[in-house]
Amino acid sequence: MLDLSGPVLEQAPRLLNAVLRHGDVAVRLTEVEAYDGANDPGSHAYRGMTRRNTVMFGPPGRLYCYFTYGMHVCCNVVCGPEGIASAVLLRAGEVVDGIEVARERRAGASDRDLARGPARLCRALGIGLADDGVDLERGPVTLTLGSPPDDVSTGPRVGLRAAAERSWRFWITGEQTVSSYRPAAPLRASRRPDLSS
DNA sequence: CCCGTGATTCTCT
DNA sequence: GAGAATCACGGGC
Repeated sequence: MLDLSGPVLEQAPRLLNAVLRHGDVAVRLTEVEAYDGANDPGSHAYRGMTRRNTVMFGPPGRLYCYFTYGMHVCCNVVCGPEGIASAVLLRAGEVVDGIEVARERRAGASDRDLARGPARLCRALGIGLADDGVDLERGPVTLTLGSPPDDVSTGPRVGLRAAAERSWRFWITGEQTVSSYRPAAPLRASRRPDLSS
């Protein structure tokens, strides 16, 4: 029984070493990031429910998938009590089964890079927008929790402007498959004139 | 370093 | 409704 109904900051590290499977390909998760719905300016759910983020407001244990930058799909596991809209972004992992299929999907990538990065992870697993809302106990995408890692590191989330000070990124210390840290791009000059000075 | 790429959302009519 | 900014990224140089 997959119970992820506790506070998201407690659930996120529990997902390390968990195995996400879709068909023949399975990935052991090595890096995740927490997003805390109502209290978190970095969360897709911060401004309330929209068509995109509806799944976040539903029960825990479902997959929330979204499309970004015109070409990438990323996925999260919904955590916390229903209605709180918290989720954990799956940032990276190690392919532990179906590596031949994963290599085809990620042609040109080294084995280490197959699922190193949130969009790469979805690509390697063949996860798309059609999988938004999937119940991870029923499939077709499934999640199986693993044994807690020996050592967990934490740090700032990657690529966010909002709430960059929160250390809500968790990874298994020393893992080669953890994605490289990249701070958010600086805000471009506003189109509106600044009248304050 | 730079930039493709297009859905989503915000803001103003 | 239209126009604009944004974006939880990745690949190429």
